Amino acid sequence: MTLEWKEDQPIYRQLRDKVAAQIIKGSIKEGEPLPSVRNVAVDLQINPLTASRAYQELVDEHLVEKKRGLGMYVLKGARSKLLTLEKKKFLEEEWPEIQARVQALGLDVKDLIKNLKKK
Amino acid sequence: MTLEWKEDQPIYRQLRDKVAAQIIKGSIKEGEPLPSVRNVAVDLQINPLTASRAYQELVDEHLVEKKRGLGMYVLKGARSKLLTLEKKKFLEEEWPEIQARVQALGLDVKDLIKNLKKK
Amino acid sequence: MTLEWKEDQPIYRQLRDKVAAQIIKGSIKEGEPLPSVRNVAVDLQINPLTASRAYQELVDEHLVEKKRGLGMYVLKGARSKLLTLEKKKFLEEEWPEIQARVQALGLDVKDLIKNLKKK
Amino acid sequence: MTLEWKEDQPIYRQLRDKVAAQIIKGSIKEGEPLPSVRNVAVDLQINPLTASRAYQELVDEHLVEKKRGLGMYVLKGARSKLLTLEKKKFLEEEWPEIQARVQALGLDVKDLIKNLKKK
DNA sequence: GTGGTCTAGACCACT
DNA sequence: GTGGTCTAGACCACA
Repeated sequence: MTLEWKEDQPIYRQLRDKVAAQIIKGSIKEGEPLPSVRNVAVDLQINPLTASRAYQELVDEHLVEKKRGLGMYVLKGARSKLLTLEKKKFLEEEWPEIQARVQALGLDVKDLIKNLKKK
Repeated sequence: MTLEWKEDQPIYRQLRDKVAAQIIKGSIKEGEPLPSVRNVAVDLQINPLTASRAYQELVDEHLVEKKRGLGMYVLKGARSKLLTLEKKKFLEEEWPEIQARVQALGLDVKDLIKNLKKK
Repeated sequence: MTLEWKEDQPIYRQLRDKVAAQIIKGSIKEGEPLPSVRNVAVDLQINPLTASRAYQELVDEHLVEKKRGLGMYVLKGARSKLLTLEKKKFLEEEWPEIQARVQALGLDVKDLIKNLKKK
Repeated sequence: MTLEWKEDQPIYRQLRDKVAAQIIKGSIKEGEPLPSVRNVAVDLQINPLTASRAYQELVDEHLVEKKRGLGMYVLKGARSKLLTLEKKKFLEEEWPEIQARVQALGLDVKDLIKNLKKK
């Protein structure tokens, strides 16, 4: 479905994030296999090597394991590990920048909340 | 002061953002000239061509005008134009993603905003 | 073939015009890739960066798209877009000036036509 | 009156062309002085050095002479010389390019010329 | 393989 | 003084 990728980030990273989000959300459960590199490449119209690189990232993060001849499987504990990791990253790295940006633009908390409700 | 650049973005874009921030903040006023390409290059320890690219971005965005043989000048209306532009970009593009991310991580948006307020 | 460049215009702009002319002429078709930056640089004896700037112009004009890691591709509709654009530019901007110039010089229509046939 | 200059040509050349056009048109007659560098610079909001350079071009073309302490005077024969020169330049250099451009765009040269006639 | 970025240094045109 | 252009060459990220 997702045929468009953002310009400002490599596709393999966006795919990694997408899979990570699915693990957090629970649509891919621990112990279950990821869709095969080949399938995902066809589905998303990307180069298999690109898909492979995205999966490799997850392996490097010890969230997923490669079973030779079988595919990639989500490791036990991957979900909570991911949650902790991403929360930390968000709060320590991203949120401070967002704060700075909001203030530089003179945005009001009310604006943000209003926008929040709209959605 | 700024001798360090982030890895995830080209220097010329970071410099563009820096100058834009100075215009918003008012430390460079409308009608005034930007520091010369050469000067900024020396100050920030970058190549003049890199600085030039940053400035060119601002020209392309109609925030700055080139006066031949004289230098680059901030256009009238640049500040409000920038503010509007960046606010819109933030609220329409970035904020929704932040919200989604916060929710996916199970964080409470309102707590974050309150946190923002205090600061 | 083209090893010479005019003095009064930057090479990257002349190359942009050359590629645009090829798109109009149809020798590069929509959906097809442009010759790679490196190849064109070698062929035309110019620096890759110069070639790259020419291509970037076409991207900025939404005539060509970048496929990451693959190359630059002519967009659908680029040809007609170019034709419309250039025709308009010629008729609205260039032709009136030519007319004014012809009249100021007291040139006769016959002269122009004669010159036309010669060619 | 003319406060705007084209981007694609140096101001001094545009001014030279403007004065040349006035000589052809007869609004500055042979034997008469050009407006002083200082005046023209103030009128047109340009740097006196730029105006001076434009005038120097005319001197170099032997169309104008510098009378020390008095100013610049249009030489006898300047008008016809200019006319010949510019006609030649137009027919030999500019017109062929215009033709090529018109054909590349699929426009009909004769229609344009007819159009020219009427006007 | 593709393009992107950056550097160092040269030369030029304009004001 | 200003910015613009070009080169040669390096290194990187992406597919």
